[in-house]
Amino acid sequence: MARAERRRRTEEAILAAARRQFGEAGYERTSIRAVAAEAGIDPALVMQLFGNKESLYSAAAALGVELDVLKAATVDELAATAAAHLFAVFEDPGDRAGAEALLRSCLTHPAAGAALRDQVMAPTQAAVAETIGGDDGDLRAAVLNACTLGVTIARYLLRDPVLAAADRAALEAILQPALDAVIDPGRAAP
Amino acid sequence: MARAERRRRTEEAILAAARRQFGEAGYERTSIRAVAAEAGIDPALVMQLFGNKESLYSAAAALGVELDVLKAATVDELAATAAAHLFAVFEDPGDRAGAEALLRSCLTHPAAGAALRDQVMAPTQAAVAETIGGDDGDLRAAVLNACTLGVTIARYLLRDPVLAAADRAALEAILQPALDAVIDPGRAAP
DNA sequence: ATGCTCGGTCAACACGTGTAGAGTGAACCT
DNA sequence: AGGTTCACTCTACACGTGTTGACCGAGCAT
Repeated sequence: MARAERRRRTEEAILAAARRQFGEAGYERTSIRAVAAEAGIDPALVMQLFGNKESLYSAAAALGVELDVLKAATVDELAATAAAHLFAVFEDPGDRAGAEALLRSCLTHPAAGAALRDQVMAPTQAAVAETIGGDDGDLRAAVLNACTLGVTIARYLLRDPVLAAADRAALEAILQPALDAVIDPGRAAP
Repeated sequence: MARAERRRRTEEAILAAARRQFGEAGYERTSIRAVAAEAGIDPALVMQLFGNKESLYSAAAALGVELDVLKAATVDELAATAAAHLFAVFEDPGDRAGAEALLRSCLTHPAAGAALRDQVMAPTQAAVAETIGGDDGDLRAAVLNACTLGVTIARYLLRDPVLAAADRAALEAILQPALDAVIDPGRAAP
């Protein structure tokens, strides 16, 4: 087999195993040995390819926010867009693994917390705050973010029985009016 | 000094140090040696008094929910009561340390996650679902719980700059209508 | 064909961890 | 006052971890 292709495959195998384990058990409880075992290679190879555990984690954990879509939304669409985006990430198996890897450790691993705060929540809030407007737009954006974060965590990470079993439409039907209340799009109207 | 009193004090010193460190760094990154050092005693004494690390954590991590207050609330009071309770816990320095110790590790430590789910969220949801009523009362209660959890985590654990800096009244003013939208107290009215 | 590159393995180190057991000296009981 | 209890310390073990450097053999260029 070609060398380049072979390398790409094992690199991806390592990343997939890493995402799965980081996402399921968190940073601390995931060992390089276990990741290597799942990927079917030697632990030392992980080091050679990714440098150290921290870098492996950085490469594995990722939560992509589609800022463009969010920025394009009007005040009235905001709640629906935010809710839809949340589910979109967690229904795509590819995106989901990385997102879980990030969220799982966001409270216990400093780098994960910082990444979530600075690269996910802050930009989102900035975008949302702008379309919300008003002098408490920042705060409303932050609360909106916190609520979607809470639902995500409870449903996908904590696996609250009720929330995990609920279907997407029912959940959206309840969540969306709540997010709209946070945004309060009518507060500037006459 | 009296022996009993002395013991009580060191036990409390250990617990205080444990709560602080578990709450700040999480279960895995907190070592018995570090807790003992902060309490000014020998690591082995922690083992003698608490058995093992897991038991120490159980003794230190606690999030008390006042179910009676919650159950006594009417549908219209529910949102305000839930929000008020959230802040009450995190403003009492005594309660807060234990609550942080639980929440910090709820995503990465299985026992913490189970405790939060079974001993905090489930009873709360049951109580809230009953006063909400309707056939989707469970789901609404779960969403309400998830939102308050999200705000709590973002403000006190993740320390989102905007949320952490916001004052309680402003936050409540935004959060409460949102929770009310989740509850939707008017949906049965004519 | 030959010499180099590089994906991959093996064995080992250094370290921090949770935990166990023997020991000590002051507070307690009688 | 003397024997016992008990809070407390010291030392050490066993283990899993991240990480390293030497080594091997198939793919590549010439």
